[in-house]
Amino acid sequence: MNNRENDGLEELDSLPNGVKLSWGLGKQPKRGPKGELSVEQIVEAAVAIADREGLAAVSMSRVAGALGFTTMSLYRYLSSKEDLLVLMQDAASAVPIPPQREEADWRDEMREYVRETIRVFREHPWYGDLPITGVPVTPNVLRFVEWGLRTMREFPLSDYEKMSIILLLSSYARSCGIIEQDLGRLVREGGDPDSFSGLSYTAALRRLVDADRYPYLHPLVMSGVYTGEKEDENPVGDDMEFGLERILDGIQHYLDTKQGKEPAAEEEGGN
Amino acid sequence: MNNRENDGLEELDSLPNGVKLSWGLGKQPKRGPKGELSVEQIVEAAVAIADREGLAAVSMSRVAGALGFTTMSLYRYLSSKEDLLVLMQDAASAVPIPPQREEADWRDEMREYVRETIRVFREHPWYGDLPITGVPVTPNVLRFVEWGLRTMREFPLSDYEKMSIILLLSSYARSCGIIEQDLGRLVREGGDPDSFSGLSYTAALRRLVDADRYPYLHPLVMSGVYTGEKEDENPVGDDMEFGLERILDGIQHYLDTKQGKEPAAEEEGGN
DNA sequence: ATCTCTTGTTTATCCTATACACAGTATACC
DNA sequence: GGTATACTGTGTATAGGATAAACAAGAGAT
Repeated sequence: MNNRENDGLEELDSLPNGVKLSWGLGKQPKRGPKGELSVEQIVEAAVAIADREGLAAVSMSRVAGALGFTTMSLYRYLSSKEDLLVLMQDAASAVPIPPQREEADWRDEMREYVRETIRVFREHPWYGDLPITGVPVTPNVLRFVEWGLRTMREFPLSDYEKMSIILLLSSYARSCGIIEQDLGRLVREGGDPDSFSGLSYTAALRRLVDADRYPYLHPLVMSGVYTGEKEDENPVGDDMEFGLERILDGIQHYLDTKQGKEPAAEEEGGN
Repeated sequence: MNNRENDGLEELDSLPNGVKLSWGLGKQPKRGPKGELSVEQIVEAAVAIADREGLAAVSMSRVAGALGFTTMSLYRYLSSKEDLLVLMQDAASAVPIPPQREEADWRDEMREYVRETIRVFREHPWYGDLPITGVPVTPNVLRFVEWGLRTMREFPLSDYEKMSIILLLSSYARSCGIIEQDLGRLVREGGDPDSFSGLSYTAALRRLVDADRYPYLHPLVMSGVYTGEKEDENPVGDDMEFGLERILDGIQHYLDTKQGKEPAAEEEGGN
């Protein structure tokens, strides 16, 4: 399938169909009836369903039904469900990146970067259920990478180092997003506020986690810290913020090291 | 496996079936023919299939077939596929925790902790595909938490702070594991070493990531750093190690702060 | 010996994704 | 204009998934 419309960009054929679509590289047909549907509509409907009922509820027939069409009509726009998932991810990642402020502190920018990433998970709880397909290659996700690089524009680091830091930050954000959404689901699914799952686990764990085999964990289970029983007493506040500050400190320390003394034998994973 | 008839532990009923099974809390029947199968066998077979063909290949009929039984026979041992997944996770997490060495450096221990976690992902590439169900509650996964707490046994931190650090470390390990397994799959699926996906993406991205909309990303795509084209030139070495060292530095810094000056208003996320 | 519970199996129901052929429609070319 | 062509949405069909229900055989309990 060579796309003459694509200005002779044969390189693009190596991309999965969904990725091509995300860049708006569909071929627009000349003959035949105009499509009553559109990729955007389909993705929008799919996202709406996932937002409400989770990723598992997104089936081709469900999406088609929501739009008032038959299942197979979707395949005129997408070549597989995998395409749809790719497009859903990119759509969910379409958050406005704040404009560049020259005087901004990089720590502030990175905090916002992570927070914004986590917000995607909060608004689209299914986001973490998407299978990761590798390095980001769709436009909106790449805009996030772009943003991350921007926060480090003044860093005296190599591109490789910057990419590693982006990996670090987004990994952390992803995990936090998944866990937050997960705990939220636990609470929601509890149904009965009386004997809801999260806390009643505590009682069960107290029976199972014995002091012999779990000497260090045992006290935490007993005190209820492990299951977050008395979360309001938690002085750490938000777990996410805590870990993020540690990471930022680590980056800061790396910058200091790089600038002050030239790389001593301080690093062992390096090179 | 201590199987007393639920010594009046009604608390355990709040646990999902799979979790109960992971603690060896099945009830053993007296009447009827003795089972030719066992939960352990089933889980073992399922893990073997997932190791070879991925989590998607694990279907009840596939597992049953591998054991020479019919699909429905499994339901005499597990009440749902979800149970099977819980047990698979716990089985994959059954790695030997190194014995406690009193003189060990906590940084070394944490490095090993993360490395070992990532090793689980490497040996069981499907591990990251498992839906996270919340706070760990199965014995082998809890042993990991136990280990993490052990590495911090000398830390002058609260239990909450320690839990946050464990979250930080395992989040990071999880993300690295997922990404590593992901890139590996890309390479494997490439088939043709010539025009395999990872690198041919580069060509496509060079056309799509323009300098206007992606000013900071553009040079990385062009130089091939983004897609890891010349990975051997990467001075950072292993991305994983890099980020981990940053995190450890961050923890170190937190400890220093806590010990030197008493908690100033250094933390802003706190409650 | 019979009752009762447990086993593995058979059968059936209800979902998936998606391949394929069809009928209708709008444009390109003659 | 006509007509071929490419494109639309649809209906039908296949192959696979999880799991509920009914059932025959086996084995301890009475």
